[in-house]
Amino acid sequence: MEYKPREIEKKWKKYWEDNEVYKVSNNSDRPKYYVLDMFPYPSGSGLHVGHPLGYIASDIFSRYKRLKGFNVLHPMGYDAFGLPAEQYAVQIGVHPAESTRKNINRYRQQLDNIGLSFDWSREVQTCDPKYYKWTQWIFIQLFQHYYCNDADKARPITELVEAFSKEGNARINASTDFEGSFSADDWNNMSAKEQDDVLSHYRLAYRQVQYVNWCEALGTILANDEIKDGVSERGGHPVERKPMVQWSLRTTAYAQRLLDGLERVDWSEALKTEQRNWIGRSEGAKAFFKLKGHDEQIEIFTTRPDTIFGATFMVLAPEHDWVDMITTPEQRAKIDTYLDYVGSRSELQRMSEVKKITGEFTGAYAINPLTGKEIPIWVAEYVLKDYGTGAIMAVPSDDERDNNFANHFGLEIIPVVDKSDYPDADMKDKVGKMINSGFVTGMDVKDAIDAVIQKLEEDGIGAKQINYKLRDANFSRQRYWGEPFPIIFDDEDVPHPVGVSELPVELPALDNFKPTSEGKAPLGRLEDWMNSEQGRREIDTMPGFAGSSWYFLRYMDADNDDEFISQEAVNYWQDVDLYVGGKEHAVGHLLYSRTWHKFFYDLGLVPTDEPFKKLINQGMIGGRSNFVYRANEKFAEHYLEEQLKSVSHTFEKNKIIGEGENAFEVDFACETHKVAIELKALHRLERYDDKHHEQFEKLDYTFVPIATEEIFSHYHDFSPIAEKIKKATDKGKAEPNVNTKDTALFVSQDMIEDRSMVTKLHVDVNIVHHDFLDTDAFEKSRTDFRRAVYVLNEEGKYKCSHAIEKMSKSKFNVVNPDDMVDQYGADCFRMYEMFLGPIEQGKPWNTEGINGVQSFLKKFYALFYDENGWRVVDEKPTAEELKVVHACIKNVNRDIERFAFNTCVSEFMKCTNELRRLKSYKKSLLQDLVVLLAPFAPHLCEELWHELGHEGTVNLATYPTHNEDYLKESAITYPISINGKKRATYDFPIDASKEDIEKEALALDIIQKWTEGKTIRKVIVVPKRMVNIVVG
RNA sequence: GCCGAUGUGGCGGAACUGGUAGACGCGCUGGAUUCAAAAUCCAGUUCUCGCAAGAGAGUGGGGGUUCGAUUCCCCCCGUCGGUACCA
Repeated sequence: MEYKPREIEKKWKKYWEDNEVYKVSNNSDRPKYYVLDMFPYPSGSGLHVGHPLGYIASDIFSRYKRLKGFNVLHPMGYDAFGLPAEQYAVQIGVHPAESTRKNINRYRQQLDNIGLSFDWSREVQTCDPKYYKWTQWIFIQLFQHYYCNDADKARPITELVEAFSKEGNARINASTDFEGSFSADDWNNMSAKEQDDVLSHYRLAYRQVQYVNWCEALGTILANDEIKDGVSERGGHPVERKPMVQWSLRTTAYAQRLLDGLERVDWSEALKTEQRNWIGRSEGAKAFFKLKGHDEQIEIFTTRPDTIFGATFMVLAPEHDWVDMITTPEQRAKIDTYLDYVGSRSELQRMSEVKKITGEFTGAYAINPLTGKEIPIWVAEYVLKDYGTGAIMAVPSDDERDNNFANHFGLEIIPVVDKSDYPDADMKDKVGKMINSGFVTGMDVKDAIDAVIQKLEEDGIGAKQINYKLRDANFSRQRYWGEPFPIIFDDEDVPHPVGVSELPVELPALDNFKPTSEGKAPLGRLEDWMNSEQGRREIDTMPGFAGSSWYFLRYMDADNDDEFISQEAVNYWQDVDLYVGGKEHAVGHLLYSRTWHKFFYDLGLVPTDEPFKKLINQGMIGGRSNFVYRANEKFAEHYLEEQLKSVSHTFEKNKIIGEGENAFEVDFACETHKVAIELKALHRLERYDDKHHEQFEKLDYTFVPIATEEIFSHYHDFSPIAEKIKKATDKGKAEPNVNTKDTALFVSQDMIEDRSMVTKLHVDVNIVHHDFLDTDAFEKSRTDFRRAVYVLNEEGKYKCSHAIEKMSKSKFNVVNPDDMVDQYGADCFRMYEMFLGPIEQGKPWNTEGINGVQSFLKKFYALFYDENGWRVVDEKPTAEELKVVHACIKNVNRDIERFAFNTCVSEFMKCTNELRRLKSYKKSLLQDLVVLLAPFAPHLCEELWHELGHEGTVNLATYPTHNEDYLKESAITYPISINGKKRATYDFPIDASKEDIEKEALALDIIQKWTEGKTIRKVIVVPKRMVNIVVG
């Protein structure tokens, strides 16, 4: 009987759905296991074969774990708010809610098609009010907490308020950017507005004026991880720095814990390093520099306090608050010019011109606290407002940028570190002996760092400090399609959270998604909504990462309307055991989720402080693009030139005819016969009218217009064109043949003589087989290819070239999983995706290979059925059969555990081939194999499981375990090497002694031949492994 | 520049703890079946030389450790990804 995947798969998909086979309970005696796929954003283009790689892997693992006796949570949902839907709405006019719904339906269809074992009853969509009610609730929690450094966790803001009212802020050790101090009296005398301003410097969700990445084209600000190479990641639009009042999350409070947590998770080292770099911890010191003629001091951060004696100038970021204050009247104009220049520079310019040295002197001086010397204060772009304090002490002797700057502007350089003992060290290496450095002169750099910090602390002008590159996350978007903030401002602009009972604050209906005329967010168009009874609503919305930072928790208890998740649910499921997804979320999503999770942990809402125990990044699947080569005008010209030679006329190329003012150049002309040929694309020749003919007539020439299309059309037989020229010579007139419109000539890749005569074009990979073009399909694919003419190779085929590129529509290399499932079945598609290679590696997709997996499935099926029907027999298996099957069980088990799904597929193939060879169709063996294969090919195995006489789903069968006894060999084939080079193999009994093996090996004829006349220096026998004979 | 991956036949890839390099599959070659094709089945397929037996080379390149290295160490090169005035 024939294997018919389409029938089988349809049948069992329905069975699974009808019987709610994948529904998971929160109450189970089984141990829990949580397998999660990264939240997909349902884009309009649907899934291509690269997307399901991770889903299939996680599905196999989920099914495997289920068979191993775990209660497995394997949910799916959608990150449904976001920019693309809104962009689409602005461009096409479809409401984001509608396009999102449509895209989600398509995704669901595609996912279902693959036979994934999701518990869809737990589906979440971030744009669903039932879901974002809790996103808003979480935001309120963030708003109502601050980070206490003493407790090293988030604490309620009410505690802080109480402390302020009792003793001011003197003893508060919190994560804050608040400067200055106040007493209890000060606090109690503040107005509500003033108190709120202070508190906003402590809240974990707060508002402040920030320099943000403003993207004019998208009409919104972007987070750092939404920008690539200075332009927006989506759309590639320019981004500029702009000050705006924004909601922010104080993620920096968690920097150290985010770093520490990485030690406890099972992620790839590469990914952890990427996060570490993003967090960017650096140890150093802060120090205060007095200003000449001012009372204030400027705070700087340095990782090299040891070099302070070499600090010969100071540099402030252009945006530094004090630039204006310290600039002297004489320098005012120059500074203003410089600031204008900086403001005019886009992010892209700033990034691409890093090497450009710019800056300006403020006229002010600071006092180096250890040398007492006055040092000039400069403003320069290379100092960033957001890092450290936005001010540096510049040490041109030991910092490359400071050095370049000093050289450029002629500033003083004092060497302070003698590195002569470290010839390989460069400037930034912290090694050497201090020179010219007061009390630290002679010390090692490392000691000097400590000594200087100690001195700064003693003098009360500095302290040890740790700095992070990580910045507080921007949480406002000037967009419509996102979660509204549950915030209302009172008359004094003090924000108040909406009462929990009033959640969710639903996103109101809107049909115009452009910013308002004042450049405010789209919700600002809804005056009624914005100006509520309680006050003015926040009209910005939350960013994409709001909803996606906690979705994995919601799956545990997706329908709960009373809590964001119940304690029972979260205490049962705990955290994600296996998280599978793309590497693009390395610093964005994964960092935000971890931060939120730690916050929940602080509040006692979740039992773990890291959400994702093990993480696997699936590699990108590249598209295999195919190319055809279309002959261009140069090709036609060359061809015509060659052909004209064979015609009797004596044509000259690029010939000038006529004289003086009337002279002009034609492509080909024959003086004897007075024929002039113009070779042009048809549409250009069609513009020629009678005037052209007349022009030639005046010179007594016959004008023959020939279209490149004509040339291509008659490529294989030039005679019609020769005829045409001849005729024109007689009759004095010729027209281009309009019937050749849309004729193009395509040259087989292996027939190309000159690359410049052809244009390389992407061709749809679905009409190319083994790199040979299906010319019929090709001609139907585009109207301008309908009259294609080919230069075929010797075998009469059109060969395409190929390349591996990113899969995208524009490259015609997109392969749709639906088509694969349609042609080969979901089981085959699943297994082929896995068979391609290691899950974490990038690899190219090549549909040609899939028939290997298809024929495996046919062969496997044929173990159960022959042409007469069911062939399985209930007989006792032989030792050999048992060995084959149990080796397979052992290896598949081992390989799944190490996420090597590709080799699992190989094992199945090997086993099936062996059983075929043995003509073994025995029930007990096949039954084990069916369960073993079920995670990979669930439809087929469900079918066979029932055919084997079982009730209920194969998903709940018991996973087979191998018996080591069956795998024992009686003899082992040893490789026998001479000097490490294999020369023979020989079977020795399993229990042969070292001595026997050595003796017998040396006695072998082949070995005798190799050792003849040589001294045997050593014989190495590794039992059960190999023999190596060293001769000399 | 810095950080991280990675490099094995024509192609995707395999090789568990240093022990028969190229499993499994694609493709290709030859054969069987067929009127023919598809499908299927059998055999072969790292490269070089050789009719063959066989010999030599071989896991990006160069060195090293070892009886033995795709695997461990050092240096270099290519490809891919991340990041970039981070004080």
